Amino acid sequence: MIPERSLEVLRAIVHDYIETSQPVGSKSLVERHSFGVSSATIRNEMALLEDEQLIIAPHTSSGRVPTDKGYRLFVDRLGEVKPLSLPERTAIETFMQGSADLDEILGRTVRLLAQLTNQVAMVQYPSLEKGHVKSVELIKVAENQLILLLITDISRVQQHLIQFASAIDEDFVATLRAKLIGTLTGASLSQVVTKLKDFTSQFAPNRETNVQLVLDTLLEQVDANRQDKVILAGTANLAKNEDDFKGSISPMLEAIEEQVVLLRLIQEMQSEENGVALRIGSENALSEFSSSTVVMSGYEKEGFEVAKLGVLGPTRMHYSENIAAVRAVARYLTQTLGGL
Amino acid sequence: MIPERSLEVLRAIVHDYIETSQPVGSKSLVERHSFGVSSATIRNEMALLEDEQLIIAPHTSSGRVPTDKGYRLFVDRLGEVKPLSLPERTAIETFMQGSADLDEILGRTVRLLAQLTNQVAMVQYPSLEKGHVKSVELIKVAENQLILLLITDISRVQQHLIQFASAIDEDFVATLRAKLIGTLTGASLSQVVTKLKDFTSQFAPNRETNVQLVLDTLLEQVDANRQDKVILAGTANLAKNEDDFKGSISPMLEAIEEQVVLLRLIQEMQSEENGVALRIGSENALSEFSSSTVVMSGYEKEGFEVAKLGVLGPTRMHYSENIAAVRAVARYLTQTLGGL
DNA sequence: ATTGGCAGTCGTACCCATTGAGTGCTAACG
DNA sequence: CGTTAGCACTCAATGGGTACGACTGCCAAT
Repeated sequence: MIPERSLEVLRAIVHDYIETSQPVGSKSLVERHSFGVSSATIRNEMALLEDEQLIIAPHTSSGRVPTDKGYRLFVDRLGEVKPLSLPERTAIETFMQGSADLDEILGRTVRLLAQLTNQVAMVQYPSLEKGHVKSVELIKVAENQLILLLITDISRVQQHLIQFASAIDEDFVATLRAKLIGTLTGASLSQVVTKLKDFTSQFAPNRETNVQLVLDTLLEQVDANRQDKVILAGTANLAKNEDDFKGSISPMLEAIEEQVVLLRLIQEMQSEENGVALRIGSENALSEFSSSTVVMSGYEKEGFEVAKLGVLGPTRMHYSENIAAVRAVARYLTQTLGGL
Repeated sequence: MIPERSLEVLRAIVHDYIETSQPVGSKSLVERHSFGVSSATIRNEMALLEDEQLIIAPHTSSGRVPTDKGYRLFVDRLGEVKPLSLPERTAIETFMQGSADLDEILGRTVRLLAQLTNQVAMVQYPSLEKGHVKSVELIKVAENQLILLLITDISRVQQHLIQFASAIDEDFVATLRAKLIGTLTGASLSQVVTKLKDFTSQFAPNRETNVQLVLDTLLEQVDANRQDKVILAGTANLAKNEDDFKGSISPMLEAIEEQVVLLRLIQEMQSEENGVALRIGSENALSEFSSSTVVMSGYEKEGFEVAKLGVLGPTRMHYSENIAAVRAVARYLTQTLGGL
């Protein structure tokens, strides 16, 4: 429905605006790109694009700027994804090398992504929910203290200290551990609650309080991690791009510092056809991000998407490059996790 | 050496400047404070203070602004520490309530401090260095994987996954664990290296590679944590106070995001007489922070200072309040840790 | 459909005069 | 001798006025 050349003009406008950060006018457009037509013709095209709300003029006598809708059309129809450059590829390889620990891997990943894109990078921890119990451990560290370990198959170990009212004996700990392992090993985390239903009744009444305490901690741990964790890097890039954000960046910093908010933002982004999800400007549910774009992709462990990662930046960002980077890093992370 | 009234004037200037963020002139000074003298006299005093480099005029015909040296004199000699308000006290109490886990306690602490001061808050994790080994655990999670746990008396549990080339048998794990516990329990962390010196020789030659792998991981863990960890909150406050920082805030965000830099900053701050250490503006070693003030205090576990916490803000900050808040939060944290 | 031309709009930059807060100095005062 | 009033001076900030220039939108010609 929208003629081919109009789309070309839109692409050129988005491109130039991203380059120069200045509203782009018809004249500079014909200079920088070789359309075979004069600026007057381009002006007609631009008037058309403005009718479609794809571009807008900040004030009467200035060039045009893409709207959120314009960017959306750009990424959906016009922006081919640029493959990463060779130095970028090697950067990824070296960055990810020699990590064994999940914390370390994700930490490196998020910094890598921030560096690659010059934006704020986010990596969500794998959801415990989607994992299975590999083992449970109870370790006595003091007369009345145990450490509870929950080991899952997504390389994530949860630990928590349990404080008892009175001293506890080794035998009790040993049987409790054995029974927990017997009951839970192999169970998916969502099954844990039901599996533990009648667990307490296996014990003598005088043990029950202590057993219950352990169970509560265990369940709390499973539950507390339903709302997962996100790590950040490159928040300094927000300040660098400050001019591109309409208001102050302070509410944005507040929002991304608040795990709950950030998780909600991430949660509701479902990947689209090409494996990457975008929210451009006002498409974001939160008003703080109405001049930001979020680019997210899922990453996998053993064939299942366990969490997401991505970047957040101004709507005026290098879409092709950032989408490519997010996708590539997600793939590398999937690959790295597969090796564990 | 500096006459009493001059100091009064300095105090008033600092006070008014912090309030209004405008250079303060002699006239407004006599209006807002009841010196018994005229503005002309104050002008003479101010000329004196300027000779002493305690205040400076941004340009010829404007009021004066405190220099770093001026702030320093202010906090050292003139600023009485304001006790916290009642609502603040109760805020601390409720905020800290019901935490058991170290991660959670420190997480809450740092957010509390950020909220109380409206600055960037930092809390350093207790240094492993200063702790003692409570126990070591080895847990088999797969045919060729162990989790190594290092449990110390500062409520910090270190965990690390060890990947072996081939399968390992339970017996081996059990004896290794027993020997490790025997050798290390009670040792201070700095002793660990020497204690493990001839450890490998206790084992059959064909075991040695695997034993060594475990030991390496263990030592790496002790070592990696020599350079501890710092958590942050309230970075949004940087953006809020942006005008107070001379340059852009982006290099500052970069610096505080970089653990290494931040740790060096914290490390070299030794508490002064009143239990709080300050670095004002150019007193900071790093040029990024040349218009920032850092307020730090140590907190204790079992009578020993295990780490530091504090805030970072513009040199134009509410010194009395912030010093009071940092000190109070450090005390509360010490108290909370004592209860574990 | 495309183009050149032209009037009209508006933001930006610049100049310039005015204002006012604040200083430093000096001479007078108690 | 400290204090004060008075005064000349400085300089950032403000606002009006003007010229400039980058655009657009439209119209008539191609």
